[in-house]
Amino acid sequence: MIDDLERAGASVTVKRAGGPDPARSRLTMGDLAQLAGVSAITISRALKNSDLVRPAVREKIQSLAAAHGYRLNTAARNLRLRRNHSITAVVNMTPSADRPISDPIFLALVGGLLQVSTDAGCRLILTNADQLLSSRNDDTDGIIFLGQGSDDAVLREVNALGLPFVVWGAPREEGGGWLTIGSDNVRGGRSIGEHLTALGRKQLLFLGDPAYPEVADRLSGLRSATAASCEITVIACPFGRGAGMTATAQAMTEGWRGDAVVGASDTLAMGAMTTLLGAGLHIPHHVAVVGFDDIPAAATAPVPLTTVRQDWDKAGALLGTKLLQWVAGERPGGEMLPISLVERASTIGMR
Amino acid sequence: MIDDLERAGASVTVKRAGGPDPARSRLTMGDLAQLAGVSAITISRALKNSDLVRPAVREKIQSLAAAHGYRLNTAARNLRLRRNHSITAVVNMTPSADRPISDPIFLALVGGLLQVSTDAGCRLILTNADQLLSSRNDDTDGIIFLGQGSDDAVLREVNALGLPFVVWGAPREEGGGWLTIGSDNVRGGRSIGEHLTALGRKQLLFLGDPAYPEVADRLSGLRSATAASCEITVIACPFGRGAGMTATAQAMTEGWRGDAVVGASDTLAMGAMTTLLGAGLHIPHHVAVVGFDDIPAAATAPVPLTTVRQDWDKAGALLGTKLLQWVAGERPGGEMLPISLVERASTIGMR
DNA sequence: GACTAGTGCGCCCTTATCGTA
DNA sequence: CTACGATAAGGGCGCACTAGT
Repeated sequence: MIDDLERAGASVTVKRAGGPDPARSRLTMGDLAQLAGVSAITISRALKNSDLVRPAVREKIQSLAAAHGYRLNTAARNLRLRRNHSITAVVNMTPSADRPISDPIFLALVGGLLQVSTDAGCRLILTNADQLLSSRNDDTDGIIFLGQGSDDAVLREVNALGLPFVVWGAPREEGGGWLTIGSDNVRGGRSIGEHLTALGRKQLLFLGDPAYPEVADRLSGLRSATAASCEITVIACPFGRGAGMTATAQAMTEGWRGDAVVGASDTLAMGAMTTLLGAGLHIPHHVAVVGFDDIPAAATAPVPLTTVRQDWDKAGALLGTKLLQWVAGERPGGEMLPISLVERASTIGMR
Repeated sequence: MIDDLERAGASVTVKRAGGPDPARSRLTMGDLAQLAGVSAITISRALKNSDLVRPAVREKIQSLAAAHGYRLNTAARNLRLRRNHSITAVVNMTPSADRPISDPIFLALVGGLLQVSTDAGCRLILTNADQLLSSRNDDTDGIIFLGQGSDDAVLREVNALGLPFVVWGAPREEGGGWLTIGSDNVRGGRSIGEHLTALGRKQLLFLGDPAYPEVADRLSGLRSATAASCEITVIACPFGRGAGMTATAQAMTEGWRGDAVVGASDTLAMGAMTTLLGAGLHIPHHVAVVGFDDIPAAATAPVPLTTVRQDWDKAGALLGTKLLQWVAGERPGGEMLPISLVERASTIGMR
């Protein structure tokens, strides 16, 4: 009875009372249901490939939907399911040299992320920490932090949002509440140390700011593999090619005359290379140079750069997978990604 | 009366009939309304700073919302307003050398985009063309295409979605239906030509694939400024440092012995530089080198690179602004961004 | 009675419109 | 007229249920 009244009301109301501009309205499941001669829920199930709909009906509905260019209204689904079907990647976007994640790496990470998030039917939202924290909206299911830098306070604030939260970087002491995934920086530093030791290098210059946990790990790995045999001079400096140039020049001015430079990143190492070559030194005859990351430019540097490769694409995919598991209710553990040393002319070149 | 019945029904129904897991539910406007002793709509208005709510009430509600950590349910608002409050940036994410937009540029563009979209209360979604086209969802208000490459078919497909659509690149013949915004590539090429002509260079090598409209424009600008005075050899090659190295080597093998190389991008020019230096040539004494884009690495190349600067941050902001205007119902026109030549040692170095 | 394919209803949360004190 | 409230969408989907074998 109520049903009848409502139907009558609906058909009488030629001009809808409230609501936004109906001119922009698209095809809905209801429309599609009428066209197909079934109910809306059947459309829903058919488009989801549910077993509850016969294959024949399912196909008919799917082709009908395709023919009419039907697109699912995400807002309605999200509202009903209490999920946003989107995850957020937080990035420090300002183009500064002082950035722990360099550009090609960032793109590869995002590429991997995009792959898994799309496969899971999720959108990938890009933002930075300020925007994320100042938004008063509840529109994401989980957060991924790329390039944590050395700032714990921001991580804690983001964590306070109460969403699944995965950070790319070096794991801190436990208890943060979030999940950390990163490369095995200690092992990376160690393999550099072993390589240089095998080459008989004794006087190392390390470029990078140990305030970043990743950098500290790389340095400690390097130290552990070279303990007795090498002397290591550390110059704390930000990331970037310019910083590598400056730091190397500074070291030389201050009297450093070693036989190897290790950059905490490829950009740092390539900056060092520029300064060394400019000073008339031969690489690797006088000074060997090693980087970290294996960005594309490393292979085509003036002297191809020996460096530590990390599988960024896989890393991005792993970040996404873990976050999505967490969103789905599991509680996955952290993980370290393996690394591998790529030997090039900057350490093993012909003399 | 109906009201009373429903209230009674609600209070009796301890366990709700349908719906998803209620444990995960957050605070809603209704809850907040009860706490504040007003109706939900008043909460809505107060949080929007509407004049329809007294300032005193407004402030009380806002602080209440803040105290309880209330976050607006975006899905519900989007459903009601028939807007997604999100725009999509489409990017070719695969790390290939054959990419018309290099990484730092991409990040700067995205940074500018992020700025304006957030200011407008919009989320920025990142995706690639495949994902965008295969999605059967209707969850974005507009699309921005970064790095169109030479593939018109994809643009037409995206355009067929019927959403506001802005493309970064060189404008094509009219009638596409979408909006194109790009740098003034012709003028950029021309200023390179004028610069090299003033320096007395006569035999130019141009690296880049004219199949890309941007590249074709740069080349035609270069030609127009050097018409009588120069001979230009064109080597069609993809983007990237490696391609620049190979192409230059190829040109020299084939007998090219000119006095200037112009790369369609900085990466191409820097690759050329590597090959030239490796062949024992002096830059710019024997050969001047010019790039395009002014990526950060250009300033710190072995020989700092003369190049054409484009304001990427501003470009991203402009892309976003135009798209948002279109989303809001206006129909803004296309635009060209100004460029400027940055003269460095690769053309005006001491001899 | 057990099973399958499909239906009716209500709810998710916010906001435009109109009504009311 | 000012400040607030009641109502009704907005589109999709989970649950309980029914028609059919």
